[in-house]
Amino acid sequence: MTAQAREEARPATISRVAELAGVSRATVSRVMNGSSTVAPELSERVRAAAATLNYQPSVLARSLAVGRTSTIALVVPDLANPMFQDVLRSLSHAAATRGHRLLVADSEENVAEEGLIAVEARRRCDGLVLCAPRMPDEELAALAPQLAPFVLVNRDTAGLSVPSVNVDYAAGMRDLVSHLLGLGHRRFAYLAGPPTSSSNQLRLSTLRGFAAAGKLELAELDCGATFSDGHAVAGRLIDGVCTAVIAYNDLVAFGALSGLHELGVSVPHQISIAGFDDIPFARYTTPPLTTASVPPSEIGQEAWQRLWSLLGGEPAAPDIQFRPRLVVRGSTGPAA
Amino acid sequence: MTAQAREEARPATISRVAELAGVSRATVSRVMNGSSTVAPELSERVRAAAATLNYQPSVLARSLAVGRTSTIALVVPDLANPMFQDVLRSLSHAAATRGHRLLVADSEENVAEEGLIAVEARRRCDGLVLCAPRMPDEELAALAPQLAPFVLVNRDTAGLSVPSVNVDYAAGMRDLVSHLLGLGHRRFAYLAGPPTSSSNQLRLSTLRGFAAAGKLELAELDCGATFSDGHAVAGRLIDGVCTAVIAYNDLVAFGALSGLHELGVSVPHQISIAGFDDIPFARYTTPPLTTASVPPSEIGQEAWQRLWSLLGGEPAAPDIQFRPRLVVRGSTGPAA
DNA sequence: TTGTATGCGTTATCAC
DNA sequence: GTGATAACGCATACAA
Repeated sequence: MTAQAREEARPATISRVAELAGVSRATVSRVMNGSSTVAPELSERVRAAAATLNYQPSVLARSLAVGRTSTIALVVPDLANPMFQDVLRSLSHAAATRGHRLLVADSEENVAEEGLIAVEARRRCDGLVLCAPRMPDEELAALAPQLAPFVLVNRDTAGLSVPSVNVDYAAGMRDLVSHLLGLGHRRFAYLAGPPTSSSNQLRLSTLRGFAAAGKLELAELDCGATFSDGHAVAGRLIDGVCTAVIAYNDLVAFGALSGLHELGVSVPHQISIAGFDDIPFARYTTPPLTTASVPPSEIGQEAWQRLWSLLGGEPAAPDIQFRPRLVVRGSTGPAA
Repeated sequence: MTAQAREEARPATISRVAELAGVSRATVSRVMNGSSTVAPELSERVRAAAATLNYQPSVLARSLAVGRTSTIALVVPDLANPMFQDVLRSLSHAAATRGHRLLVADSEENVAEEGLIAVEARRRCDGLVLCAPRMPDEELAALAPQLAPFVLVNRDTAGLSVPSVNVDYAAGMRDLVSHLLGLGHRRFAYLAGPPTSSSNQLRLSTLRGFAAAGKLELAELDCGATFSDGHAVAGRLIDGVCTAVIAYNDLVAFGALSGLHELGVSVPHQISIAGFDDIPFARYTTPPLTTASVPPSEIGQEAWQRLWSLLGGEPAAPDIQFRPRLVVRGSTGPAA
């Protein structure tokens, strides 16, 4: 490669455009940003020069000068979860409407590194949407200054004055329980998610409330958050310990459903089973899954809306809590 | 807010650390990067100063100076497609192993803007993984210089010398057809994906080859790439035009399956149906879906591996083509 | 309206 | 080993 070729290979800079157009860099900058009033003649010269050099302003240098990257970060505990995928998609779309791009970081359920990942991701962007349901309150509070501006999704704010968009898991759980009680169920099993998950704690405490009130008997089974977790626990459901199963989420419910099917247990005739989230394919399982529907794409939109306010130096809209919608499908039926 | 408070609110810079530690910025930089040999005493002073000021180097400024962002972009046509979600996840994980972050851009099936989006996303990063199956060859060729270094996923390279990781759709389709022929099917319907999709063209031409050879009769039904596309077309399958249906992808197959179920058509007894991709829930539909399995997470890994080579100035590994694996499940059976 | 000069926060080159 | 100083590429007060 000749020296000249190498020179041409390197992206053109604003200086070279200015030189070619016979103007100052400032003028080029003004033209490129469409700002100020530049003489039509000069403007045209600049455009021509930019075109021949195939000039593209450096986003990096621009960001450094302006102090803004037009990029936000999303940190989630598990990209494999359809819930987060939908949040990702809707957040990406919403941010795009304001010319912002999305940087995605997956902590891979690694609670220990979650904080570092979040901080690191945040430092590359202007703001952050954080889904870290298992991060301890103290850690979150300690990290908050480094994460700001940011918005919390799917966890309580730990007393911080941080905008959040949440789901009213307690209400969703109450609806599911009421539905199952109405079908005559009294002996319940809960397939518990990650113990440190705040949403799991909310669901669990709601169930315990019912149990304490004598409305139902509750068996708590440690499980997890994935399909295989649910699948693995199916064997423990067939000893007649319960007639109704509520899973931590749809994924777990799916797994249990599949496992029970393999064990020859008929759902909902022998056991009713309900999930949580209403992920896209919940309606296409066999039988279709009764669940509490949370709207992930609205979550992304609301999160963006709040982060956008923060980026503009304005106060964010009030915290929002989505009330899950009970969706009754074929996986729940009258108690045996 | 007082002037002092505002000053403290602004992130500390390398200059302030240098000032506090009584050294030059260069020394601070050396300490922070663990490079060179710095006198232990100075090193300690710098660390202390950095700690008290809560100093975090600016990624932005660093990127500008080094000429590298340690970020790559992924452009996909549809984030809602589970296939791309898996590619996203695996690419993100693979890149993370080398300290790289992932910027994601969704063209939302908007072929017209896909080029602009790709270029814009690329300019924020060091490299790009491009899934743009519908982008015309000429446009891709024209954009290539601006996109480099980049890797193509899921489309032919249009004669460009660009690393690519692909799926051998023709082979997968041949396996599906052989399977169905073996079950006695002769009258086939193909639920066609987007006409401009290169993978759709590959699947279609393979099917036409069988038809031309007199091995089967082929009805081509314009459809699409989504669940609802498949659902909408179900009504056109019940006039006895075929005994076997091959869908553009699993999503479409799902939709058709669901639509046929609503129409009271029994699968696979009246009609056999097969998908393509083997997305996670393909095995949990009713009946479970026969499909050609492509490994999305390996796609992400292979794409990263090639991009990583390119970023290092080395030639990328040879193009790779994954051979889909035929997965026979309950949605296909003997011809009626 | 246009140009000059300076700042954005680093890293890297070169003297010392 | 350490410190000035010049890049990196752009935006923007300020002056003209």
